[in-house]
Amino acid sequence: MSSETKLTLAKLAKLAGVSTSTASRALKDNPLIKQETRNKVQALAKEYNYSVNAAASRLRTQKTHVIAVILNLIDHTEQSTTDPCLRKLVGELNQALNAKGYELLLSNSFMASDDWANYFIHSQRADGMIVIGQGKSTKKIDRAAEAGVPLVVWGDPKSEARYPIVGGDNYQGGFEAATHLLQKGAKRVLFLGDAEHAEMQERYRGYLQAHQDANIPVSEDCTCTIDITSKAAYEYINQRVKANGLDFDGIVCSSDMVALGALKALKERYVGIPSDVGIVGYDDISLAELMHPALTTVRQNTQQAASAMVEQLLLQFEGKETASYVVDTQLVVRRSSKHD
Amino acid sequence: MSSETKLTLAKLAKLAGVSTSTASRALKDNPLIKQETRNKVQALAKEYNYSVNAAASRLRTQKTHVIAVILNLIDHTEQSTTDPCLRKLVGELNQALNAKGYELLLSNSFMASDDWANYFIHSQRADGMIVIGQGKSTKKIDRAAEAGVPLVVWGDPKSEARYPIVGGDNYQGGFEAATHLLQKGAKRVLFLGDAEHAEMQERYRGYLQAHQDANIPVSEDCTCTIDITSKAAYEYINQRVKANGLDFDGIVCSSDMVALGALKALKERYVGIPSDVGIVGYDDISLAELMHPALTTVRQNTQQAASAMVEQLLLQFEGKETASYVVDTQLVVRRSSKHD
DNA sequence: CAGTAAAATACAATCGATTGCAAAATAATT
DNA sequence: AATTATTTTGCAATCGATTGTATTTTACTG
Repeated sequence: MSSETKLTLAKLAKLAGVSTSTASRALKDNPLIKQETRNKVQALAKEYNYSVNAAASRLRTQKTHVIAVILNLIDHTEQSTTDPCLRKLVGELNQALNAKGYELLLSNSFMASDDWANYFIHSQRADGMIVIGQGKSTKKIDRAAEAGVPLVVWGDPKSEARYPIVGGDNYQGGFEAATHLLQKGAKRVLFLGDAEHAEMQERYRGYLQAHQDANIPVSEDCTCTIDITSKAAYEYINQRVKANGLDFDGIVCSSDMVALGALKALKERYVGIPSDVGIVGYDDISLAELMHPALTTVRQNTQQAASAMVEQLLLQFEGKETASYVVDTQLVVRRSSKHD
Repeated sequence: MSSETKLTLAKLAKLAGVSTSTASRALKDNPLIKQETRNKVQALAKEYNYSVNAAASRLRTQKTHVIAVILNLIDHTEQSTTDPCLRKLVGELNQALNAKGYELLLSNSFMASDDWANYFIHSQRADGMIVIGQGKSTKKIDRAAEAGVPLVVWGDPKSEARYPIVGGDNYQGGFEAATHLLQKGAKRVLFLGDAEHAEMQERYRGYLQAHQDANIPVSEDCTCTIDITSKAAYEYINQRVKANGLDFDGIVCSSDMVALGALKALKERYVGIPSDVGIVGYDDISLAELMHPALTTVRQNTQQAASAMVEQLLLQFEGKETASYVVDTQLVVRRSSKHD
């Protein structure tokens, strides 16, 4: 399994009785090399367990075949450390990248310098970046893009930007969620989230539009700005019900985690769901359907999203045109919003 | 922000009026270099946004400062794609590694060749590996270890192996979980999981011991082998109750996800929890406390685990002795197991 | 069989940073 | 001022693979 020294291309070439250039080409099935020679070299490579030194190859070719995926965390709320939706996306990206022969370097916005172009690209650590989440500010992203970093963002695809953004139609999602509740007869539907995020803002706009279309006024106190965490949601709903009583009959949540927090608070106060309050979440995390009652939510096709993101990124490598991409979005109706 | 050509060490050196060797040393604060010179070079580096070419550096130093983290997925059950606990661990590892100046290359056991030593280490993609999960077989891990790969595994720390294993005391966890239910008066406690995994097997042993200590016999039909997914758990419990009626009054689950599936099945059949059946999960995922009733579970300190794993790995780099490490484990009692 | 076209292989430069050792510059000593 | 000791800096080889160009080998043609 091992000679004393590491097996390099040079040694492999010697074993095969050819030059390194021939060996190199043979390994990648370059038609310049006679088929017979190719076979011999490849067989030896397999036998001796040779594998190309990535560092050397990257240095020479100036390509790493690595993509940095960066979780654009929101400061000190623990949103993304926990958020199952984002983590799931990372998993899907891993698969999609691997399928295209790329590897995934995982980072979060806490580490790494603020200068992504420098840290990841100029340093030749990665060929491009996928940023998960627009965060409250796209400054860092914009800066990287300006510096010419090949870049794709998971966020609201309607946002104006010089880089492609992949995401669900948040406006539509928010619209459907709210419409659904209104159709079930809700009159005072809360929007629970943080409109500072581009994605959330779109959902909020959809929520407003739904009311307008249904000719139901939106009371100002129905817009509730909280951190995108279940804890914040729990506390908010808890406080609110304690203070005001049950002054609402529906909630559109900006994520399933938020919905779960709200749900818990309501259940503890023996509020009937969906009889007293209907709830709609966002993301369709795997736990949504395990809740009791199962959670109505807006599902985004994350697998499709991952492929799209990778595709848009590779297009940039080829210097081709790219475009933002809207992922399929679908309201999944479950018990939490559905009277019998 | 950019000159026409990429900034290399050579150019930076020229700017500073020194040789590349001096520049290189100056950048890393080598005391061989006069303080004044160091300052000058570093200032220029900052000004011109220089960053070391990782590929070149790795080639020369034979160190990548990258750790491959590999989710050792279980064939075609979707355990790990979804399992929030594993994903959380990845996040913690990311932080722990970054803190030590390492980066995280994410992989899953589907991709990459089966020859980890070759693919990750010999190819100089990473300096070492962290394997999350022992899976049903440790063959691949063992092979890599034999080939001399610096390696740490998340699994059952009691397992005998030539590499350090970090994990909770699964025996103890299973023991406490079962004991807790028995103390609450349960007589027929199911064990829901898959004893083929080393971790799970230990939990199962703890479960058995608890019964022995409590002098309560374990009926054979209380050992339920299922995939470690909420879906499998849901279906199993559903079937069982339909077929046999409620022939148990407690469940020790091998993960929270499993517990949630079971919980859902029971609630749908209007089984009172904890009054009719007490449930204990494992992992304390963030949703455990959001459930209704909140889920009693065994918490493992994943942050501590991540640090320990990184530490054990770095020890190997220094050629020092390593050892398996037992992470703090704690039974978190919530409503799902607690009568009033 | 000479001579040219085509196929196969080899040479050598290159990617950019690091580092042992030699050389130069400065300081210390008599 | 000459010589040695010390501090700074520079030279040049090296890590391992890739690739444009040159060279050799084989095949083909008249």
